[in-house]
Parts: sequence; C-alpha cells; structure tokens
Amino acid sequence: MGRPPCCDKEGIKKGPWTPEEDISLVSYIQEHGPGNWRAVPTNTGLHRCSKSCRLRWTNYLRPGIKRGNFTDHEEKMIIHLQALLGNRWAAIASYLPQRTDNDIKNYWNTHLRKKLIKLQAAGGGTEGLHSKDQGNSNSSSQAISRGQWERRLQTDIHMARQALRDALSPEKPPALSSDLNPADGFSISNLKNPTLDQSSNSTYASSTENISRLLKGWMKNPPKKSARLTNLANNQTDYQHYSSSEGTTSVANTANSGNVELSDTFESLFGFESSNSDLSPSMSPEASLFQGESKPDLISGQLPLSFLEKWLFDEGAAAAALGKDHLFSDTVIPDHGNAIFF
DNA sequence: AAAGCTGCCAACCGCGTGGGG
DNA sequence: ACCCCACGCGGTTGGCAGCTT
Repeated sequence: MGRPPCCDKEGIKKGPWTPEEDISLVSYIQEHGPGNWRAVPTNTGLHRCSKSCRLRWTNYLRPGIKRGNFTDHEEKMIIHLQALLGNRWAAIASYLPQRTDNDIKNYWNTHLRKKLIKLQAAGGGTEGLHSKDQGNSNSSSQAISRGQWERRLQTDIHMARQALRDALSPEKPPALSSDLNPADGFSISNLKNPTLDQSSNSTYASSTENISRLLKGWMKNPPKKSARLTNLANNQTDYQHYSSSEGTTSVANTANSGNVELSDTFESLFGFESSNSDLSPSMSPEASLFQGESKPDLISGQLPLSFLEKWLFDEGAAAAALGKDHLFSDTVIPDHGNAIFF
C-alpha cells in the first residue's frame, strides 16, 4: 500500500549483466550503501528489477567475495555443515563468510554431491549421508534398525563437531595461505576481474577495471556512517564492509589515509589483512556471526555460532578429560578432506 | 573440423516471511 | 487485523566453455 512496486515486469532486462550495468550498480552502492533495493533500479537507471540488483551485488559484486577453487578445508566445512543443516545454503554460507550461498550451493550440486555419491557407490558406506539431500540412499536406510540409525546419527554429529572444531581452531589456520592467497581468492585483481577463474571472459575483464576504480573512489569516500549503520541494520549482506568499519579495521581509517595503495585499502577495508580464514581467529565468533548476511543467529532453530563452538569445545574438552577421544577415533577426519567418512 | 555431450555457474523463479501502511 | 510489498532463500534453468567422438 502506497509502496511503489518492486518491478513492473515490463521493460525489465534479464540475463547476464554487462560491465556498464555493474558499474552503475557499484557506483550507486558506493554512494548509498547496499539496501533499499527497490530504489536501486530507478535511481541507477538500470532496467533491472530490484531483486536482480540485490542478487548481482550479493553474489558477485560485493567486496570480500572469494571466488575460485574451494579448499579442502572449505569442502570439509560444507560437507559437514550440509550434513548438519541440510540444504540451508545461507546458513552454511554464514560459516564461510567469503563464499556466497549461491556459490556453495553450486559447488555442492556440481562437485560434492557427485563426489559423495561416487564414494557411496564405491562402497564407502552411507555414513554421514543422512540429510534430506541424500534421500536416494535408501538402500542403506531401508534395512537399518533404529538403534543403528541413532548410532549413525550420533557419529555424524561427532564428525560434524570434529570438522567444525578443525575449522574454528585458531591454532590450525586451515588452508590459511591458500584461503586468502591473493592469487587464489580475494585480491584486488580478483575485484578487477570478478570472474577470476573464467579468464575467457575477457570482454568483461577490461571493463571491470572501471569497477575497481569506482571502488577505489568508494574507499576514499566511504558512505556516511549513519548510512552505513542504517544499511548494516537493513542489510547485513555487506557484512565485510560494514562490520570491519565497526571493528578493528575501519573504513574511516582507510579513508583517512586517503592515498593508501588500493590493495592495502581493500585488505584493511574488508578486514582481510593477512590472516583471515573462513572463520578467522581474528574474528570473534560473535563478529563472524554478525558478519553473516541475514545470516542465522541460530542453526536450524538456530544455534549461534558461539554456542556451536562452545558445544564443540565443551564436548572435546569433556571427551579429553574422560579420555574418550576415541569417541572420534572411528570417524577421524584426514587432512585431505574429501573422502573421509563416507 | 564439426557435431554432440557434459560440466559449470550466473541468473532467474517461486515461495515464505516480516514489516509497513 | 488485514493487505500488500520488499526482501531473502532454496531450487531450477539457460547458456557458455571445454571435452569427446
């Protein structure tokens, strides 16, 4: 009532985004910050619906997105989180702040699921495959007793805990170097060419230079704090940017420095200085939680990450205290992640 | 060399939810 | 209390690129 319609279906452009459109969108978000998506098409002149703009930003243009190959560590996390949460990609993505839910979903559908199916077929058993996504593994489920099923479930939970513990462990920076190796994931060059791994996309690449220039301007003239806060409240999609502004690495600092190198700017701006992992040790669980999109405070119900961690570590500590590390002994997670327990 | 196949991923679609009027 | 809309999420699809025949 009284609200303008999101998009009036006519004259709405679909399909791949052009560099020019990206630039329009990015430059608009430079000024106003993300959020208020319904205003974006009109204010930018883009013939796209607000939804499409939001999607483009969150899945592609948003700073801090890591593209390219998933590390073993990320793979592990996805597998376990998927087992734990099911196909709730946004929830899973909240634990891999550099990855979008779309990315994770795609990776699951194109790589991991097949991998798991293959492993299953190879006689790896069905442990760990109990979520709704593995409904086709009925051969195993049809005959198992309830007791077996419960044991299996418990094992799976243990495995998930183990993986999460690995992932969250500060002293084991998981795939740290590769995770944040500028050549691998986040870097200014990546921003220059968001389709980092699609080097074939040369027409786009040339134009994205402009986008990086725009972003550079953004860093020198970040959105006003009030706007940032508003947007933070409205849309935590921009978590990297805004949460860092509230945290140790501030946008304001970056902006004040004015002439810092672009790459440095990005690093500080998005809090990726040198040692962030998927859930960086430098990032408190609360902070990382806060970073999540509309990202779940809770898991399936939902549990806050800090709670999860507590749960994990308490369990681990208790097990250790009781000398029950063998609890995990039959579900040990090898360092090279894929195959493991399925 | 060309046609067909397969894999991958960006983007779209439809639905649920929450909030403003 | 109700309606309408924006937003967010998960599922699905279209199209491109690389590979195989």
